[in-house]
Amino acid sequence: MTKEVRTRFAPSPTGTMHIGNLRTAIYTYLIAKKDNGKFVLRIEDTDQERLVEGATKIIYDTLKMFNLVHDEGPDVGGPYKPYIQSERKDTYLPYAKQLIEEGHAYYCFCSKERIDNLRTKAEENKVQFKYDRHCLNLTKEEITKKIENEPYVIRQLMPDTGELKYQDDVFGTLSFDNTILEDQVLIKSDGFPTYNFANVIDDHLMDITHIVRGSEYLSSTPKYIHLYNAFKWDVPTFVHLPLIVLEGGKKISKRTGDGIVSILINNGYLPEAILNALALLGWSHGDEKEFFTLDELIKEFGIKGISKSPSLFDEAKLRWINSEYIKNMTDEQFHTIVNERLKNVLTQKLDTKKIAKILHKRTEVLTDIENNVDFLNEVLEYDKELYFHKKMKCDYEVAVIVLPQVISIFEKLTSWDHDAIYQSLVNLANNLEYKNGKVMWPVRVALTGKSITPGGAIDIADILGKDITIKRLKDAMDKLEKN
RNA sequence: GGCCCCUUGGUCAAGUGGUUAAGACACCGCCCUUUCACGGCGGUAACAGGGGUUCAAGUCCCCUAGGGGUCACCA
Repeated sequence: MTKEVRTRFAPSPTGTMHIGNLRTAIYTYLIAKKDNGKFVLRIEDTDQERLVEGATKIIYDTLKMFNLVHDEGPDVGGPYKPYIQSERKDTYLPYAKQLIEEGHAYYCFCSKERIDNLRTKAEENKVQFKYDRHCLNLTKEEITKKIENEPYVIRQLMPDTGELKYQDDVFGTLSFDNTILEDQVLIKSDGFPTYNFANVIDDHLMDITHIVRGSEYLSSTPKYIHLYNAFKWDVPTFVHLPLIVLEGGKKISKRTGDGIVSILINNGYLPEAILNALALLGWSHGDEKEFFTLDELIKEFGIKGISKSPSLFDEAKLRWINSEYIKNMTDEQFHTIVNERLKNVLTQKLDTKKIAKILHKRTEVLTDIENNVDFLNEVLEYDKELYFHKKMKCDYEVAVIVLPQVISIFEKLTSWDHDAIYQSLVNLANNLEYKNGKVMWPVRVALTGKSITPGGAIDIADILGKDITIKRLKDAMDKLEKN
């Protein structure tokens, strides 16, 4: 009987979720779910100075949006509650005291100033700073006395010889020299545990079996293992994830919005597409499949497919994945989205079904929808040079011939639908002995004032309706004649 | 700087001693076409460098270089 797999996503509520956090959440979720395990959300808010209002809500909302449903957490409860570290504040001190009694930790009364001084000196001498254990050999009496009226921290006593080897499921065997380890602080002077301490205690108390986190923790893991060993606790499985970096080695930035999940969403990316793209960033299925739903990922994901090298987040690839998801929507699904997005954009009542149809294959991100149909509301100022098109054999002169005839044909058209409009213009082209495009081009320019539009002349005339179409053609003629 | 990790095309990546070194995105070209897109077809482009081991090395070992991470009373 093997233990149930339990993983935890343990963000600190500092304000934003970026793709690195999200990807960690995804992999953490998958590792639990592929073995029918539990996925736990724990909020690591031991740094009271960095708390950000509303940050926890962002975490909940993001997980929900991506369907990463946690089995236990602050909002849903669970057998290991509470799941917010600040609410667990009292659980840590007894463990620290236990370590003190067993000789693995000690009180330290050194002031911040003294430590800073030592650090500065170490830097000047270009030597690695390590706390000098000034308080290690205080007598019991001294300690009892100081504790009454001086702030203190509790430090972990690190071994200073030997090396520590550990196994990581992604990176393999890692070994570190114990001499580099500092007597790290376990309990801060405000009474809160440090992350370094709380995470070990909580992971153990919550029976976490697989610790999934970014590779930035690779070199602090030895410290945690010494803690597990001091407590004689089982060491969990470590799964360190390669970092995600941005283009040009840029850091994920709140200011530019690069890599921030909510901004990606605002920019028109679908959660399913982001999830898919992130799943593929740092993990490979091994064959050529590249589209995965969450359920498929649960089945096919595996730690063995996680790569060790950092990967660069390429928005172009996300864009492509997003466009594939959009193309795979049914007409109804896509229309619903278009309808919703254009609701407050269109200034006149137009058939959004027809609009959705011309937009569907041309939409990579949702914001393309509103960005590509600005001409529906009105024709923006344009240059008459637009009528010139070499391949269509069209220019200003042609437009002057074509447009008046189109106007009179349209005015006589009794039925206004795609086929009727198309037929009438093709007939005109035939009569003039022009190629179709030579007629279509000036019509589209006149109707939209643009050289590039979703849909062609027919589609747009159809969508605009007879009255607007004829009005725009006349306006275009006025503009041409003013020359 | 010490320590740790990483290194296949511009990007994501297959690859576990014998391959013409996959595939995808991006890019370029052609076709389709009333613009653009979609779609179809094709193309450019990689094992960081140097030593070993081996009949044989992208694959194993060592060195160098480059990149990243980490060295807090942050997480």
